[in-house]
Amino acid sequence: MSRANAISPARLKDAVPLFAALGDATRLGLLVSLCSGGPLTVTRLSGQFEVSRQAITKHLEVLSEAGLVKSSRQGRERIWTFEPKRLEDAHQYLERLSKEWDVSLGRLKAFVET
Amino acid sequence: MSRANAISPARLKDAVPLFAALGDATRLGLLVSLCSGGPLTVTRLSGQFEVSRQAITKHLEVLSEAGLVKSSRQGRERIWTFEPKRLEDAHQYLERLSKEWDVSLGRLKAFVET
DNA sequence: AAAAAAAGCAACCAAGAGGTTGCATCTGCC
DNA sequence: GGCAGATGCAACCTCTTGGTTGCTTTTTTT
Repeated sequence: MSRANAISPARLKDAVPLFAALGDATRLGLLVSLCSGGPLTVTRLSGQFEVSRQAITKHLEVLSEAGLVKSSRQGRERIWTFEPKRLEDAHQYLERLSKEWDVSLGRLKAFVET
Repeated sequence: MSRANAISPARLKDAVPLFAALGDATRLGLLVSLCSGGPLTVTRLSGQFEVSRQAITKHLEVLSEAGLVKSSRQGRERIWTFEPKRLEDAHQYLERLSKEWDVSLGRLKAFVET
């Protein structure tokens, strides 16, 4: 009954910064802004929150390293855009977990019925 | 074109601790253990990780407050079990975000084509 | 050319997170 | 009763995180 874990350590390692990036109120807010309000600059974004522009910059960097946003320079301003791909990744990790759980339930059921 | 945000602040507030709980390597590992290996005790779980039993206890408490696990006393030991419901919640938050993004893309497309 | 807008950089700070050790408490069993 | 296993509780420590302020650099605009 022992078998390889369906969720490899490598996958876990990739999932951690992704979920961690989502686990902050300001950053979630930023994501919502970017994905419903379209691409925006840092100064524009920081107008919507209670914290300083520099704080927002740091949050955007965290989101960026997690792959959830990307930025591009345009003249004197930097435009930040939402990156939907990584959201799909996060979704898959959750999917994998709940699938694992279902399998586990199935095993238990089979065991009980034997 | 302005309209109420599809992702309410209340929902965001609930999502934060959920994602934050998932954003740690040890906690993700615990979840994997619990959902593929079935209900386990703290001491049993801490055997699978490099950190102390107390550290694991703290992590389980975080997971518990996020609603991702629950525990019950059985004699002198406490059994921790995976709670799949909250995973579904997390899934829905992600879904909402990507839906919001799609809507936003739709608006942009409509605007360009006008 | 000078002023203003946008962003970048760096130092610093307080609070929280993750971890540890040590000891107390509860429960099952001989 | 008394021992051993499992957990609970509390103090403590260190590093990270989220935030700040102040100053510089780059690019527009007038």
